[in-house]
Amino acid sequence: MDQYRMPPSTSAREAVYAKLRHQILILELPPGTALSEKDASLAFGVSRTPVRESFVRLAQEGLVQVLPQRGTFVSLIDSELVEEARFMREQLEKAVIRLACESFPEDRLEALEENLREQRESMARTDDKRMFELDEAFHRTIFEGCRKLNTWAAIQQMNVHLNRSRLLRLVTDHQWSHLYAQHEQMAIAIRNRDADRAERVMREHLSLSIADLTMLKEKYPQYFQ
Amino acid sequence: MDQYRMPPSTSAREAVYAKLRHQILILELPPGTALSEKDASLAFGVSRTPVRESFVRLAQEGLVQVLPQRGTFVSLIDSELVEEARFMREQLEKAVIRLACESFPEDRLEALEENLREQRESMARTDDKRMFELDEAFHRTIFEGCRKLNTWAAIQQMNVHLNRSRLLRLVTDHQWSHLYAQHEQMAIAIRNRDADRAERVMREHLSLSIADLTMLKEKYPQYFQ
DNA sequence: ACTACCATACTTGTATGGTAGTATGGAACG
DNA sequence: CGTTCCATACTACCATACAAGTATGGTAGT
Repeated sequence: MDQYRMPPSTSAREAVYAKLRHQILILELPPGTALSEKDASLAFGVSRTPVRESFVRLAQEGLVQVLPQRGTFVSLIDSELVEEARFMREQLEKAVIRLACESFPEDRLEALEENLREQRESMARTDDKRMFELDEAFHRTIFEGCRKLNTWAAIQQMNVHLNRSRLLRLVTDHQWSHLYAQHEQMAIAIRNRDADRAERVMREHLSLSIADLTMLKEKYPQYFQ
Repeated sequence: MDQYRMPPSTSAREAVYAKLRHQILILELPPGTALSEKDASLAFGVSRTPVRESFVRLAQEGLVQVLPQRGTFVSLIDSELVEEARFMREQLEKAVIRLACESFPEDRLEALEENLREQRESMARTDDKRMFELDEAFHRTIFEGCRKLNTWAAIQQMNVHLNRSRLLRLVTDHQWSHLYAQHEQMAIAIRNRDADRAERVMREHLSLSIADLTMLKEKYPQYFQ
């Protein structure tokens, strides 16, 4: 809950942690992958200590599972955890977008609209990675405008599993155009202070952007518990 | 996000972490207290390594702040973080208690009522510590009945600051009788499947049990940022 | 008296060696 | 051929030593 205003100094531990976390989240290290203090320390050119401490942090986030004297593995995706993360995110995002419809700074609203422009460009280029980033940024901006950035950070922390399955879903079948249309409607609803509509669109949006897992479980059974 | 089904083995790291966490949460180690890897390692009779790894975990939860080459300190209470934690908790608890009014297993409802009995006893004994535990258990049971235990765990994780201020408030002026009455109404609402009433009571309950911070800031200024 | 400096005693960060528990593959045996 | 046992090569866990940055108190110089 604190990794945002860390000293910019890139301690070895911080560097290793950030790198591993990123690799896990983008499935470059797929669920089930065996890690090892020794291998990672060799790969990063540091000693085992900072690697170990990175593993401790990742384990607390649920990104890896440490089995004493056996090994450390990238966590499999836990369906129950994914479903609850979706639930939490839905409740919090619905509440926040209602707040946004009461009061929202103009410059953040413009940021949303600028984001939408970028989404259109990225869609034209079929740049999935960028679209994923813009999606995240769009939601983040809503929280920012409501002064609820810590809430967004908490969501990020509990959404590590959720994000992996979202990514799986999106690389499987793209449906950016629909998601974009919903983003657009949200921005309009905020501008028009139409809380009910905003909440409804958000609910639909999240249930759409979040895969139903049964399909993914069939396609990538080895990634799930 | 994973400390629920850890191996029961109490590794040195786990023991140190659990002890420090508890001491911080009950304000036995008040905000601002200077910790030290060396001192802690002596106190626990282990080497610096497991202590250090505990600090890493606590730092990630925001319970301590590690300043390289300067020291490690129990985090001060951040008002903004407390307010957002309250917001998150309110949204999630309202949503969950609505779920509970749709469907709730009979044995969990009985657990709630048994909990209420214990609350009456503890109140008679003015056993604040026990009341605090029962309060937590009551809410936890609601999540359990809705099969949302991971959500409860996430709340626990982000509520570390919130809990400290709640504890401050409760040791300052006890108001258990009012809180108890609300718990009782919640159980009744769940039994009667009265979602609107349940949500309303929950909202009032949380805004009551969660201190307004201005008073606490005046009384314990050294604990706040 | 005041200031600048520096030795010293802290702090956390990193590296490394030893320990104990676990998985694995091959050999010996039924 | 199948099963049991054991040596071996892993693993994470912990202790310890060293490195590097920081706060502090005393001292010398002005």
